[in-house]
This record gives sequence, C-alpha cells and structure tokens, in this order.
Amino acid sequence: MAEKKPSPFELRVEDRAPLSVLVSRQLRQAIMSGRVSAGTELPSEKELTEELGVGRSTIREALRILQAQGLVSGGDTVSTRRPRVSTHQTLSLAAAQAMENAVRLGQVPLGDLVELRVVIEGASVEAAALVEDEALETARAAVETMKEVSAAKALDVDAFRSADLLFHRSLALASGNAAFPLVMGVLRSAVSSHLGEALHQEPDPVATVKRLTREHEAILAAVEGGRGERARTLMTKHIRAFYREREET
Amino acid sequence: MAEKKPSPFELRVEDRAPLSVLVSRQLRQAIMSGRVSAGTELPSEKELTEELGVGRSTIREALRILQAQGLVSGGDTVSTRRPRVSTHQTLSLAAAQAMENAVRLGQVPLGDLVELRVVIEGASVEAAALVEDEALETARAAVETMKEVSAAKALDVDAFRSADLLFHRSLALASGNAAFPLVMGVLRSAVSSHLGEALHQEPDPVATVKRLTREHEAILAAVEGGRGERARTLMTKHIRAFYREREET
DNA sequence: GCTTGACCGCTTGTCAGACAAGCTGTCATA
DNA sequence: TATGACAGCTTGTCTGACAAGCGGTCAAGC
Repeated sequence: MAEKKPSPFELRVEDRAPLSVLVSRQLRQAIMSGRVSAGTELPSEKELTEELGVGRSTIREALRILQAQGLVSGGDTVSTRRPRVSTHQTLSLAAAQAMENAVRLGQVPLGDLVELRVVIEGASVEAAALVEDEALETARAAVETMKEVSAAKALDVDAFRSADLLFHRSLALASGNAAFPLVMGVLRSAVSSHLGEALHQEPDPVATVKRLTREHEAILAAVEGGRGERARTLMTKHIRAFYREREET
Repeated sequence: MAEKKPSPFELRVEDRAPLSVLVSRQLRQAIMSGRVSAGTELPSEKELTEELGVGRSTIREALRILQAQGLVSGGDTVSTRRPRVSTHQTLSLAAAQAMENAVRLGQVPLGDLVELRVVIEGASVEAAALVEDEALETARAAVETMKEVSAAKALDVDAFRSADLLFHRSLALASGNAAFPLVMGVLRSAVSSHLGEALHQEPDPVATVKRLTREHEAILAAVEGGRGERARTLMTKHIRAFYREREET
C-alpha cells in the first residue's frame, strides 16, 4: 500500500540509530548474555565514557533507556549510588508497566482483561492441582491470614489485599510454570490500576471480605484434593464475580 | 530481616526521583490520559525546555525514557523528525521486549512460555468458534496463502512465516477479546527471539511447511464448524509439536 | 577507646553553550 | 516551471561547569 514501485534502491533506515541507543543496546546485550550478572554494580558514567569513547550525555541517555526497560535500577534514587544490574523483581515491574501502557492505550476493555485473567488463573490452578501438597503451604498460610483478618474487629483492608495477592500468586507459583506468576502479576497490576483500588470503596466491606475468604478456601480445598477442573470452575466464578460487581457500581 | 528496629523515623525515599524521571512521568500521564492523542507530534525539545523550565539534557533523558517505554516513537531515527506519540504497534513491541527481558533474566524456561501460549491460543480459538463466520475471513486468506507457498517450487520461508503469523493473529482477533492478540503477539515475539528464527534451519523445510499448512487448515475448519473444544485440542497439539521438535534439535 | 566534626574525593543530577548533520520551505534564476 | 542555493529549525553529541550527597580519613575532645 505504501510503496508503488519495488525500487531496487533500498535504504536501511533502521540501523541509523542514535549513538545513545546503540550504547544502550550494547549494554543490554552484555546484561542479557550474563556477562555482567544481576546485582552487580555498573561502572561509573565517567568510566563508561572512557571505555566506550562517547560523551557523558550519551552514556546517561543510554542508562536512562536501560532503566526504563528495568534492566538497571538504582539510578532512580539520589547521588553517588551507582546503578546496578537489576533483579528479577524490577524487571517484571517494568514489564508490567509496559503491558499496562499497551493495554490502556490499546483500548483493551476491562472485561477482556478479566477474561484473560480467568483463562490464566484457571490454567494455573488446574496445573497446581497435579502438584504435591507441600507446594501449597504458602497458599494455606494466606488463607489463614484472610480468616484472621475477616474475623478481626477492625477491618484491615490492606492486610486482606496483600493476603489475597499472596494467595493468587502462590497458586500460580505452585503451578510449576514460571511464566504464569509473571504474567499474572502483570495482569493484576494492569487491572487494578485500571479500576483503582476497588476494595476501598466497598459498600459492605466486611461481608465482601468474608465471602472472598470462603471462596478462597473452597478453591484451595479443590486444589489440595487434586480436583483441577473444579478448582478452575471456582476460580472462574471467583474472578468474574469480583469484577462484575465492580462494574455495576 | 533487613531491619532490626522498626524506627519511627521513616524517610520516604521513593519520591526523591531525579527531575528527568519526574518529567517523563508527567509526559506519560499526559499521554495516558489522552490529553495528547496517538500519532500527534510532540513539541520540540526547545519548546519543552521553555514550557517546563528545565534544561535540555533533562528533557532529552525524559524523552529517552518514554521512548524506551514505547510511549513515544520516532526519536529513533535521524534528525529534524520530531518524536510522535506512538501508536499501538510500537507499544506492544515495547511490551514484548520488556516481557522478553523479564522472561530471559527471570529464568523462565522455553517450555513454560510455550505452555502459556498453548493456554492462551487455546482459549482464543475456543472463543473464536462461537463467533460469526465473516470474522474468520482473514484467517481463511492466510491459509490460502500458506497453501500457495507450500505448493510453489521455490520455498519462500519468510512468506510462510508471515502468513503463519497472520493466521494465529487473526484467530486471536476473531476471539473478540482485545487482550488475546496483544498478549499473543508479545509471547510470540518473546518465544521466537528466544529460539531465533527456527524455521530457517529446518532439516526438511518443505515437508514441515506442508504439515503445518494441513494443521492450520484443520484448526480453521474446526473453528468454522463451531467445534471449539476440538479446535483447542488441535491448536494445543500444533503448538506443542512445533516446539517439541525444535527442542530436540 | 569512642564519638564528633571537619574535610576531601568521587559520583550523579542538572544546566548552558557549542557545533555537525539533516530536513523543509523559500526564493531567485535559468 | 524546474532547479539550485540558502536560511532556519531540530535533533545528536560533546564539553565544561556547578550543586548535592555519599563515603572514607583523620584529628580533636570527652
């Protein structure tokens, strides 16, 4: 559509990247290849300047790119603290944010995100049901915490929220598939930033918390009993109900 | 573990971000809120300098951050071309790259990625099977292209590859869930860069292409017939076989 | 012996100025 | 009308400069 004649004179334009981008690519490659391992401190900007033979602004731009990609961290704070090759957590946070950008500007409706979550968490518990019991220890602990919270006098919404997060996350971990918790985390943060801390403006938070706790218990029981199909069904209902009721408000 | 005493003097350190990061956040917010719409040109660096009252280096670093996040594009090329608020494509590309970073440094094995793809594409075709026929037009066209390619004398690997991509993508689109094609694209590119253009070093590319074409045909037929469960089964086998055979080489 | 304070060097954050290269529109000229 | 020269703007890059903060050293004082 864009080109009428397939002209024989093609000009590769994509390799005309600015120097800063090239530098960032090179550093990225050094990190990805494992030549510099996670947690290591990078050389100072001055050293990089001398080592690569480019100006400091260029180095700084390259570092900012890597930082935005989550590959290095620590430049985020104040002075004298060298940027470090970042850890897993920083990386998946960056991935989550990138995903969130794509999702929000890509006009993905909330309902579609929720369905995606249903699909992934469904597969997740189904896989977790096949696994030995002790991998579910964290999930059990999370449910215990939820019970305590829902039994307490003063409702601690944040405590429940973090227990809830732990529950879902630990199930994803128990699935044995390392990609599940990662994508789940991404999705979760995208969704929750999409509707902005829903639990806080609940009409009857105590009742909701109790219901959610019961649902979690049931899901966990199904997983423990090895009934993957049932766990999936329960999880599906659990997630859909949670968001449907929010959509109505 | 890190803190022995819960000191009452807490210092919020996360808001001590450098100016460039603050600027990038502000621009990001302007973009995300839709105040500047996609495809629009941003003001020049000089204008931003005057408008925000910060130095040009700061602006440039902020722009590099946004560029790395895929929110603006075009700074990637040469001079005089203003950065634009980026389109959907750039964004999901950035997301894919972030995902790839997380996956590779997070030690997610290839098999787990493939399983995730199975889950998502399975759900995708199952949903697509419920949809009216005309949404599958693109998928049909893609299969036609594949047939032509596999019937031709000289095998055009790239043509097949792009038809394959189109096929999977169009099915994801037909599912009606906007999140599916997005995540699928991310996954696909992460996986394929993970094992690096596998089709090119195939022992018997012609036979493989023919087999893949048949499988695609069967999947499409199942979707057209509204047999979602069967489509999912076929798709699962299709994907697993494709990668299992690569893993063995 | 231990704390306290001054001090110095290094590193990052930020700014300002300079120059090269490339794009775009204008305008005079053949 | 088409072409070439030219100015203006924008980005890419470098250099020099300064402030602020961190870490280590080292002497003074209890």
